[in-house]
Amino acid sequence: MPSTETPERGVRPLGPPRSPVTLHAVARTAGVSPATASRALNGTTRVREDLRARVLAAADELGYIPNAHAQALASSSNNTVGVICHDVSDPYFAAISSGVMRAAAEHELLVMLASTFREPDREIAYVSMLRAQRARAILLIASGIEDRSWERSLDSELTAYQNSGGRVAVVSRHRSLRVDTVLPENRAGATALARALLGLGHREFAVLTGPARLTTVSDRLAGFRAGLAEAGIRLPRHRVITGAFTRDGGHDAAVQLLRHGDRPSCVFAVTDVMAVGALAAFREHGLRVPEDISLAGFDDIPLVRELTPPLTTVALPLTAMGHSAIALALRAERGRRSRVERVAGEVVLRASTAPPAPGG
Amino acid sequence: MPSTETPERGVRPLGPPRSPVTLHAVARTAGVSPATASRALNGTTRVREDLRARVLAAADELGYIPNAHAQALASSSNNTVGVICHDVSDPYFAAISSGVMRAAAEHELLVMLASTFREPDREIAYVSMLRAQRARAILLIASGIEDRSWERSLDSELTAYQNSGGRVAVVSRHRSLRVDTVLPENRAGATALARALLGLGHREFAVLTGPARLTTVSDRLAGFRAGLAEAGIRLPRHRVITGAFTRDGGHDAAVQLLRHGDRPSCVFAVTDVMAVGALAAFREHGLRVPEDISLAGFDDIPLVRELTPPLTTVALPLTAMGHSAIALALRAERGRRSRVERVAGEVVLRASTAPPAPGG
DNA sequence: CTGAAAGCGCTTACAG
DNA sequence: CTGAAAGCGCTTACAG
Repeated sequence: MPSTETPERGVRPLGPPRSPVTLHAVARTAGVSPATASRALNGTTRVREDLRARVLAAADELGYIPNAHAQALASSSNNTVGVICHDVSDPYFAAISSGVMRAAAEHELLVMLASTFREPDREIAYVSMLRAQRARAILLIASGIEDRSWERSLDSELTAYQNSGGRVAVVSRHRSLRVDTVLPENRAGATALARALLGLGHREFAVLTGPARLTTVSDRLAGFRAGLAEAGIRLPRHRVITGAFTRDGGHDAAVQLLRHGDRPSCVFAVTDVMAVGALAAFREHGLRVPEDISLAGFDDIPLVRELTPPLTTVALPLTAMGHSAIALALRAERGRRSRVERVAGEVVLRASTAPPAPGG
Repeated sequence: MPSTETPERGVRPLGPPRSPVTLHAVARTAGVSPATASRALNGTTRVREDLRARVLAAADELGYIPNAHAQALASSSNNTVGVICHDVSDPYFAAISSGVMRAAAEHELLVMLASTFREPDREIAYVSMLRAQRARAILLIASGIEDRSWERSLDSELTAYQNSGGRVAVVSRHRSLRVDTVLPENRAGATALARALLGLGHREFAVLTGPARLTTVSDRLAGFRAGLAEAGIRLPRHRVITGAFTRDGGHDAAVQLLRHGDRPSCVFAVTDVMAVGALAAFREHGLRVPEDISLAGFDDIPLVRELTPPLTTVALPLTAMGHSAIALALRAERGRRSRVERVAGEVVLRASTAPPAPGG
């Protein structure tokens, strides 16, 4: 009898939103006080077994869901952490956040995610919003910018936050912030990479770099330079090309390098993401990697293994770093110095680098 | 005089956490009532200009940050949306979430992100947590699972949430949920892909597929089958290999296909992520793509353009879909049917597919 | 336009 | 162990 069929599917119930069941209601149907109901539900205090059972039954029957805001307000507790990144679709962040999410789940934390879209001011605004949310911790996953006034604003936000009991941890960021830090050894990693590339026989290098104010960039560049210097090799100014800190930035920087008609035998892109763009650019210009030109990156984001050729890089344990950041932030030790957890990078030679061609 | 230098850097102030400044404090130093302070800060009502200025000055001076929990509780408003996904490091999700974050920023919403790690029960648990947070909307970005009892639980959570005024939107998910949906035309897209591949001259196909219970999988598989059927071609059972819905799942499925000694001329992986794994597997087995075997995926995640060869796929506007999901959820229309926004996929032929080798 | 007061939904000393 | 009461920090009718 199709005529009696209720057209429920796809139709939302009418009427005003039913307001959620409160603790009060649960207590009443269980015949106890709200205090007892609260204690039974939270297990904070012993509650007579039969009362406990009645409360639980009532809660279940009424479909009670506690109001987290009321809980946070009353108990001034909170199980939220904030994470601020530049761009959620960047594979570098994706890898780190994977570890963050895992750690958050382990600690039964909810994650509030904010994306700055690479606008520094948004970062400060988000810290402020997360402060308003009384987030238990804030994670900054984004290379810092060396801008005096911006840095000051951020620092004052963070300090105020910390003074009220908030925890802050940053990943891969300027050490000037007085916060717990997971710090990749960018300098050492880049130096090691330089040595490895020198070991392959390269002498003519170029670097595709990001905005100089990004501390990650300057550290890696300096480290690479230092490695070359050990072999008495200098990096001429025209072989350090700056691009945006993105795939397209790497592409454009590579194009610019080639436009000079210049052909170093080996190119180091300061991040894998930029290297991906560079690889595409080389290919578009008919250059074979590594036969015509070697290419190396930094980070070891998962996708570089899928490239042809797979990319030589300095591998960072990105997921573990994300995990560490939360762990660090949660392992509070009042009055302690801010801690720095250094993370070593490991040079991984893959097929994108080879000894320079004899003719090169 | 180095001895007078304060060792501030890296040292956190001592003493107990200073409790944050309250509205009350701001009101008092401004010499007005909390009500007026609230109104001045929020701009909800006209406030005499001089009072307003005093309040703002006081707030600024004291470094006032409102307590979002108190605001949420008092006004029963809330500017948070929840997003539930399987895996934050999956490029498919990354692309979608990019649009989600953009839309969230536009609406001044904070995003609570939850990752299920592909455990269905976690999804239900997170919906419940987001209900407790009184999130304004919940987005489910994850292919649904066809499991009767699980589906029922999820549905009842979501219905209860919606009844209390919450909004739900899902991306790419089973239509059985009574929620707003952004739905890629998986079936039609796969059919169009089949036609295109047939157009290249292929007659021998295999499909690398994910868990059959995932609706996305069954739709794409069915659509592909339908497209082949138009040309009178059937897909033999042994040429439909099931793997996990991941890069490695695609890899393993491809290995399994090759183990049969079977060489279809063209392989369709139901997602790009799986295709990435398949490409690697083919390469490991010495097969050239597309010379020895053609390969196509679905989704057009950004990285497939970086592969060698770049992958033929059915392009979905992933970022726009994420954006739409929020827009849909926020565009409330009470009592309306749940809306479905269909999104067409577009076949993009790239170098990973070519006419079959004459010998094939 | 402004303020006193009630109330949002919980938790937690404080007494029993 | 249990309950009445106060309080968390705001917002918002309700009177002026």
